[in-house]
Amino acid sequence: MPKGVTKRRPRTRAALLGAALEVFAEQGFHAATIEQICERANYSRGAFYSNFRTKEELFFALFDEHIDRSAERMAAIVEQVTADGEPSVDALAQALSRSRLEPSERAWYLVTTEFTLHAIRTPEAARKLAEHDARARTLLARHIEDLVRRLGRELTVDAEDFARLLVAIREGGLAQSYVEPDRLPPGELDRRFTAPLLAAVTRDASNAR
Amino acid sequence: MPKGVTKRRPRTRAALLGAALEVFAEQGFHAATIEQICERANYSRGAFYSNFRTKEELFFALFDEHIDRSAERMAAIVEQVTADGEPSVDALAQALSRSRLEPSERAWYLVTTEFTLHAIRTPEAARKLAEHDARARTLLARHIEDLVRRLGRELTVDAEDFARLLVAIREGGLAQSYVEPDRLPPGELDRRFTAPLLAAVTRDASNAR
DNA sequence: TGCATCGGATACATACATGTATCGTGGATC
DNA sequence: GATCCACGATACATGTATGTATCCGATGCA
Repeated sequence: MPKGVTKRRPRTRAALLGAALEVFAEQGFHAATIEQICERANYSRGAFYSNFRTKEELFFALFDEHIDRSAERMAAIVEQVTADGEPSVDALAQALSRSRLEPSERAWYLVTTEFTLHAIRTPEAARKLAEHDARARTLLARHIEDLVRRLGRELTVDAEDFARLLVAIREGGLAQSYVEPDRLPPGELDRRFTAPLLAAVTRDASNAR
Repeated sequence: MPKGVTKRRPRTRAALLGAALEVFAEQGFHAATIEQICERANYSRGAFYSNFRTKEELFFALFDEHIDRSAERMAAIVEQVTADGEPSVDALAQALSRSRLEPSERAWYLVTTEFTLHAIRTPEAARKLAEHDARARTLLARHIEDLVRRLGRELTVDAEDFARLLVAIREGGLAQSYVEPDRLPPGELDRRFTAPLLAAVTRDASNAR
């Protein structure tokens, strides 16, 4: 913490960020008003302007927090799956989809999707998002390669491309799930298709090409 | 056209809808202002309020237009592919991904994604969206079943579920493509993975279970 | 405990989008 | 070609979010 910064500052900052996540999830970024966020956090707009200069800045800060969170989570998943002795495709699929069941996950989905839309319209944001996505994807790709190797098989497609596919299924599947939660539980597509999919893009390692 | 309605009305209405698509794509729904839309269409706000009551109403009208468009397109794809004598998985994948290359496609993607976010937050909109998605999905599922049968194979998974997977890949893939267009051309994931995927979830029809 | 500074609250000025009410012009019907 | 009405333009009133300037209380340090 920088010099001359008291310890209540990080607390109110965190409160504002938490409130912002909820309000953005409920209303969307543009519809959400600074006052609503402050109200939810039990602070005045003075507190807001003392911590952030604009709503955008808050939005970016929120996304940064998500990046950290998501990196930690991905690492935890990888560690957990690799630690469980016997490597298995199902274990990966389970872990990936299970990580989507937390209550706040829906809120994060809404916020990050809105950030994605923002990024598509704004080159600068797109770079930032692409960079983050690339890191997460590479982590996933490495793990898949590792898993495949341990299963005595080998990929017939680029690992990064396959990771892109898994990410697409996850995001696209969540969209469908959240639109009709009782027809398609979150993570269902991943659970059902990851294994056959992986089987389809690998072959027995002993086979010659 | 209802009695007492002159013919310039549908023209200005269409102009407003077209302008709205562009402005919504550029700014997003909430950031877009009614005045910007009118400006783009070369009309005054008076024209707007004469045709629509709120920005939401315009938004819904735009989405309805998309529904029609998309139904026509899906029908055209199915017809085209089935007409081309030899049935093939690649032909389907090609047709599906090719349909994503029109210039206005990006704008529609942005608008419909925003509508999806709106639907996730609003039960009424969710019902409407779900109904539309279900129709499109069923159409796709029927065609897949037909294609699979013609190839002398049979599905090992529910056709609707598989259609859900394809839709997820398409939407999720487009998100990635529009964030980094030069790293992943729109439709690339579909093109690359539809065939192996279909192979993975079917088996030779002559095989006993 | 007293002092200096940080952090948050309050109040006000401003900008801006919205909606409505009214007016004028172009199109349809005779 | 004249009349009437639909349609769009213009002007104005209003609500509301934003940002800033100032004030007061809390926190940390000597």
